[in-house]
Amino acid sequence: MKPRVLVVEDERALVTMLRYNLEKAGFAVAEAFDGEEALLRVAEWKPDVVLLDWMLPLVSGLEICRRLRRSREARALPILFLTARSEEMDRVRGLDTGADDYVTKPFSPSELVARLKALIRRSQSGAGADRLLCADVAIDLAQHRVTRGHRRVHLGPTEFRLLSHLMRHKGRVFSREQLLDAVWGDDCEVEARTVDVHIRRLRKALNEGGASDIVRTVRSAGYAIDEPERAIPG
Amino acid sequence: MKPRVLVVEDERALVTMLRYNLEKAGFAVAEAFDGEEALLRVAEWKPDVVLLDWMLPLVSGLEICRRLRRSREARALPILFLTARSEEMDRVRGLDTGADDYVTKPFSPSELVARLKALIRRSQSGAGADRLLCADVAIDLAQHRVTRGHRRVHLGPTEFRLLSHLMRHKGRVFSREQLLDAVWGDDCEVEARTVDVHIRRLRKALNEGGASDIVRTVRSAGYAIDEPERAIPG
DNA sequence: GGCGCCTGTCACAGAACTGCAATAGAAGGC
DNA sequence: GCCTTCTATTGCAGTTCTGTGACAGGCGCC
Repeated sequence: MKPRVLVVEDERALVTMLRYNLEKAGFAVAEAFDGEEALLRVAEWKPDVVLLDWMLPLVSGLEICRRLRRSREARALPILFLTARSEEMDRVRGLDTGADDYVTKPFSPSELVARLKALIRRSQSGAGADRLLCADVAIDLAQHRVTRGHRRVHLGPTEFRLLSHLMRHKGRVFSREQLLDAVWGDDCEVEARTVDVHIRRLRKALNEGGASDIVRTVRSAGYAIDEPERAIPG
Repeated sequence: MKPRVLVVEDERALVTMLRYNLEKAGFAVAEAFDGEEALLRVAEWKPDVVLLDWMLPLVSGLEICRRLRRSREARALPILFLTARSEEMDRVRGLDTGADDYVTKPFSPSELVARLKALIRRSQSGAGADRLLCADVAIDLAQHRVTRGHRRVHLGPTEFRLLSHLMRHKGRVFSREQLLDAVWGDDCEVEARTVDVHIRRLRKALNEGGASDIVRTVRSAGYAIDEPERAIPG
């Protein structure tokens, strides 16, 4: 079956060009010209990947992205951003928008196709492992279990999600705001400092029994979970 | 291009079975029957992921894993352990092996494939382009981490931003005022001389342990970071 | 209701970082 | 050599950020 890509873009000429290239590359293509339409199409047409313009009328691409990430069925839907230039690219990269990849205009059609395919391949290769490892800490997502070495670790729901998120992106530093978005949900209204408290509870639970701390604090930046003492992987 | 998996396993029958299943699942497969061969194959064939038996003749799986982690190119190579039963699984988990995941025998081929794909996906999405290199100094922006050679370097937030900025524009000289604008922010009200102090702190942190200085002072102009010892020809 | 568990907030203590100023040192012009 | 100009280094005090313990409210359960 052909992979289905939803193109969300308000510039008609660009849409025509994209449709031509994507169909030539073996995709089934659907179009949406603004954010509202995009959300509708996602719900009814169930694309495998969304190609999303950053600048859209009515609702911005970023907002669409957020809404998709919040919805239950579309949470894992791969999203590729189309951005106008590097300045905006920085924003896509800098903010944790939940985008999976981005391409800056102008772009080559073949590059675009390659990236779309890569995204689809990535997303279809299993909905992620149900197990995460880091040093001697293991999470079994299916069983909702955490162990440190041989010891069972008991975590509250929030600490569990926090740990999962940090371990899913091992090494990466998340700001308190990013963590609130990812772990508490995009629209929660919670003090940023509350993250500290949960980090503390997480540390306390993990380090009980004198184990070393795998949670790294990065001053004025946030928190990360590290594989201990491996230099930057390259 | 097909993802490449290196199977390291001494039991021939198992290798045959694995090859059959993995190729059916779209992997390119290479084999190694002991540790030495494995290391060779990694170096020459550059697999995307290694499937490593825990029990191997001559050199144990654990040892291979360690050596791979120590080498520069294979440091980030995802490794999936094959272990005989839960007792060994505990060791994989308990020791700080550097394994990314493990599967216990007997296993279902589809589970194995799913985990391999998950590992590859994770490692490809994680290997961000958010790195800056200069000589033996590396910055990983996502991880907020700096290394010099194999040593981790701790920097305060300001020094981190300063180094990032200088390395993003390798070789270029910035005046104190330019650095204040770029690193401290457009409208900050800080003495220009303060830049000196942070440059000092940066140098001190980077050169700890007697490394050569990569920060260049340009009298009456400012500072720059250079790729070392490439003399201007002519 | 009483109980245990989880959560968000606050206040305080302590650690880390920052900017400045004073002094010492280096580079260049004459 | 001498003077001027610019940079390096250091100590310190103020500020900012994080760690931690305590506490009250919410929720489900018995």
